[in-house]
Amino acid sequence: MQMSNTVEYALRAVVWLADHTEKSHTSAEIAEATRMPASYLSKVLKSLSHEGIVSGQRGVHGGFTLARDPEGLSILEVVNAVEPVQRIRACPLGFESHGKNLCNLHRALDDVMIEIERAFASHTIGEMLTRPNRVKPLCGVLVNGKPPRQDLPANTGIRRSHT
Amino acid sequence: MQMSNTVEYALRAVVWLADHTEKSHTSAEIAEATRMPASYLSKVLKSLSHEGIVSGQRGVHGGFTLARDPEGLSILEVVNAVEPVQRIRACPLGFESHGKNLCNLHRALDDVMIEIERAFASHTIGEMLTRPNRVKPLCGVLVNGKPPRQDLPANTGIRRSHT
DNA sequence: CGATAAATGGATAAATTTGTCGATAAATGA
DNA sequence: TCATTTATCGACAAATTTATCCATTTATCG
Repeated sequence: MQMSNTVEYALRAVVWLADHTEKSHTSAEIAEATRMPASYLSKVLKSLSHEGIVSGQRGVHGGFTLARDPEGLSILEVVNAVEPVQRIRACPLGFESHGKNLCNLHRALDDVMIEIERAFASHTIGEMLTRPNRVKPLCGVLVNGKPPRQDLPANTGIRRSHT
Repeated sequence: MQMSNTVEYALRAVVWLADHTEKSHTSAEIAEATRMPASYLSKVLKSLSHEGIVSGQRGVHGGFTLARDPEGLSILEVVNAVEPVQRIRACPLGFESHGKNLCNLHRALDDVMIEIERAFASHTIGEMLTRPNRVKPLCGVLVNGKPPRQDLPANTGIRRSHT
C-alpha cells in the first residue's frame, strides 16, 4: 500500500505553484523546478485545471497559476482531482442484493478509506508553506526506486519549499 | 486512491479460512468459495504462507489452514504480507542530504500513511467473524468494474461470513 | 514403490498505469 | 493577419501490476 506517483506529482506541482504566485508558469518550468517528467506533468495539470485547482492560460505569456487560496485548499482536494479516494459502498462481489449494507470485512476496509480521507482533508496546501521547517529543499532518496533524472548543486539555504 | 485487488483477495481468503477451520482447504476450494481467480489466489496464499499467516500442506489431503489465532491477527498483518504499507522515510527526490528530515509536504503524506497503518492495525480477523452483522454473505457490485465470473443461487440465510 | 494430489516456484501473458509524443486550438504580439 | 507560444487533446509506448500456466517438489494412499 503506497502513495502513488501521480498523487506525489500533483502535490509537488500545487505546492510549488502556491509558493510561486508572482506570475504564471509553463508546465515545462514547473517540471524543471519540481523535477518530474514534463509530459506527464502536463496531464496531471490538465486534471488539476479541470477541477479548478490550477488554471491554465494558453498563448504567449500563458502558463499555470494556482486558482485557489492555499489556506482553503486541502490535500484531499488535490488527491481527488487526480486519483479520487474510493470509498467502498457495496461489497465487491457481483450479486444483486444487500444494497449498502456491508459485511464486517468491507465495513472495516471502508473505515480505513474514511480515515484516509480524513487524514488528507486535515492538511492544507497553505500549511506546507507557512509551517516552519528547517529541512533543506532537496533530500536524498529515489523516486519509485529510480534515481532522479539529474543532479543539482547542493542547496544550503534554509527554505520552506516542498522538497 | 483505492484498495488494491490483491489486498482484497488476501483478506477474503484469510477471513474465509478463519471461518472454516474444521479442515484444510485447497487453493481451488478457497477460490471457488470466495470467488476469485484460482491461479492468482495461489500466489497470494504463497505470500501469506511465507509470512506465517496461513500454512500450506502439500500432498493428498493437503491444503491451507490459518496459522494464526484470528483474534490476534490484525488486518494490517495480512495487508503487509501481500503489499506492505510504505511509510515515507525520506523525501522522494534523489539527493544526498537531510537524512530523515522531511519537508512539510512529505511529513503530511507520511502522517497519512501512519493513519492507514493505524486503521488497518485496529481491526482483527476474529472481529470479522464474531461481530454480529445481518448482511447476507454475497452482495451486489463488481470486482474492479467487472462482473464476477459466475452466478450463485441467491443465499438467503443470515450469516456473518465475509461477503 | 508407484500413482496421485496438492503446494511451490518461476516463466509467460493480459491488463492497467505511467509516461511520451505529435497534432490542434487558443492567446499574444507585431 | 501571421508567426509564435503555450495549453489541450488524443494516440502511442514503456513499465508495472495482475493473472495464468506449467514444471517441480512434497506428501498421502494403496
